[in-house]
Amino acid sequence: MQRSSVTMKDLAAALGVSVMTVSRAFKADSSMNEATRKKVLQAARDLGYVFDSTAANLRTQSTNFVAVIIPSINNANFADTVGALSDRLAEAGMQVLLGNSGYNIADEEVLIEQLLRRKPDAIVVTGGRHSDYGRKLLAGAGIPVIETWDLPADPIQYVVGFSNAATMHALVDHFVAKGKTRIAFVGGDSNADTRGADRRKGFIAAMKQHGLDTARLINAGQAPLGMQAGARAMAELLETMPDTQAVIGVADPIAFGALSECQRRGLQVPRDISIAGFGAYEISAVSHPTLTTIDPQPRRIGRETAELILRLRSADADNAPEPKITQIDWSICAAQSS
Amino acid sequence: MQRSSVTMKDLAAALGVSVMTVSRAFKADSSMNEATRKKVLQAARDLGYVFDSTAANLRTQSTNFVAVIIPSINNANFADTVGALSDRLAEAGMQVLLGNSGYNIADEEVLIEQLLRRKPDAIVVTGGRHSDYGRKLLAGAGIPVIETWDLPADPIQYVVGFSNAATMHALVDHFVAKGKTRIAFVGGDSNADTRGADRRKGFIAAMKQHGLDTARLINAGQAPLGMQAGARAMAELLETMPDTQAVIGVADPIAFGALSECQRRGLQVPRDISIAGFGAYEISAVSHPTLTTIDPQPRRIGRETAELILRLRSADADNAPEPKITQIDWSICAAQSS
DNA sequence: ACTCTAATTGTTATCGATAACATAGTGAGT
DNA sequence: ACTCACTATGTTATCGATAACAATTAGAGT
Repeated sequence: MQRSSVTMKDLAAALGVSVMTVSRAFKADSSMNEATRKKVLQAARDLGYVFDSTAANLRTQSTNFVAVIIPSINNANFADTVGALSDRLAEAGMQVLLGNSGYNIADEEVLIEQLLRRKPDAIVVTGGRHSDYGRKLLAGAGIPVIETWDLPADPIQYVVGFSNAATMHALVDHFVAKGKTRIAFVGGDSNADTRGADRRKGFIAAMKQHGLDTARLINAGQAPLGMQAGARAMAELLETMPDTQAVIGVADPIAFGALSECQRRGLQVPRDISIAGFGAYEISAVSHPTLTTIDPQPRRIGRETAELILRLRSADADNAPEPKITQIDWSICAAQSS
Repeated sequence: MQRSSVTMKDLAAALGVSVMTVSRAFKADSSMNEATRKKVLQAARDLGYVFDSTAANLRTQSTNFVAVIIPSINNANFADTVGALSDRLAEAGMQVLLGNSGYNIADEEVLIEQLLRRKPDAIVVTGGRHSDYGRKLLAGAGIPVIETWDLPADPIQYVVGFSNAATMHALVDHFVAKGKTRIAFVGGDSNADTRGADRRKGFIAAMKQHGLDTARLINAGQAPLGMQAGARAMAELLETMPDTQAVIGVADPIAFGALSECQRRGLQVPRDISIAGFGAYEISAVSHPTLTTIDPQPRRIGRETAELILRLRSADADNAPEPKITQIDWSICAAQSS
């Protein structure tokens, strides 16, 4: 029950071949006698040999790891992105090394440092805002760096994302087209969730563009915001500005919390008040009534990121200009009658 | 922009000390002159040195990785467990290497094999059912193996979990106490999600114990099951057995989907029909009406697993009997008036 | 039989950090 | 001044696989 001490050396000795032959047997693309390979693989199974990638990692200077930092694992949007990224990378034999920053730039910096020690072949971060030192670490890591879920003004290297602000323009336009003018936005503290902050900025800009009052901003607290926070925020909104006609939640859980609070108070949605969110969480389509939302295609972000990494990996060092920015399309999913 | 080629050797040369001195500077607990350590760390920062754990991993035969396999990352319960596990391990400088089995035992086997190649210091799996070869790999890995979210009849080594079947007893008892007798269960294909299958078994056993009809079983399809599947299953149930008085969903998303379908059909919950789920997802407390559910303390599972791993790590090889089974308490959260 | 090419297997050095042991330096106590 | 204990640093060998190159073997062509 000791840590498996069977090495290639042991296999080689057992079979009377050199260690190199054993090594080759495990590399699918190396040319060798198929009969010998079979013998090696059989012996490996018999002796309970487990390939030791720590040794291979050191020698080959590549780990087949991709480091991924997300603000929270408990967020269906990020989980979708990581899932899609991970699935695609797994097909190429690569694995994801995940870190949660907890919506915190200082924690992200620590994570970046820790993850880089593991010598990943690429690093994927969420958003375009980082600590100065974090940014420096990323830029100097010597591996592909991909910022996602955002369109940073000053990208480090590669970007796979979209404009969070633009999505809010679309929602405001949607509500204005329906004749709503008193529209509120429920979001979190802006310094934590920068994508949320961008959405709030987009909301304000869109409202101004329509000549509408931008005073209906509710701060629901610190990210991560859940349904409960949405419900509380809605309660506050209904107390202070009961004539509000529409509410945009920074994400669907907040929007659903708001919806549930309306229901508890006997308000009819969308007759009395309209509600929209962000993220196309499953609940937006299942709740009764359904929620208007933005579908940012989280799985698409993950898959495109994976494809980019795989292309960069197979590219020669020099001929890898690539489009640096991959924009992901998003779409508005209107509730049946919001 | 090449992969950072600064090594301890470079630092040592730059400072005129030996590599060993540099190495010691990075190990907090090694005794050395604090002034020298400061100089080394400063030089590291200046030269952009990044510690290379691939080398340390090989030499020390330990990676500070914990491999964790969950059925789906897009499941708030598992995400909570992984989050808590990861947070606690991070405090001890360890990291989680995550794999998704997709509720599939064959895929799990492949994952076990891949993850063990990385030489994790421990491996955590979800549930107690594995392929024969997967089980053999786990048993022979020579590292702590922890099965979670279940109480396997034949544990490999350690277990941190609870009886899924027992939770369903509690729900059935709850409904029976309220005078319900025509109770349905909505679950998925039993061979994929074994915890879901255990809950179904628990449901059937409890119903039989109360002398009730166990025919109201709806198969909502292949795991992972979402809210949509719950809504569809509810529709089917209402068509085929409209006199059903209570419905138990194998997890909260199914239960909420069922609730939403009732609302679409104008049924009053819980007046016309009661609904319960499992998992204490946030939605069970926020939906209107709220859902009766079971709180299996997913974060607790993660934390206890982490603590166990840390205890095993610091224990000597021999004196580590430990309680092999850690049972996690769960509780029933009754809706206001279900 | 003889050369030549291609397929197969072997040898050696190495990736970068660290355990284990060795050595130099420092100061207290007598 | 001398020993002892202790701190700080250096030396050497090593973890296990693999790149690069070397050597051997087998079969084809003449």
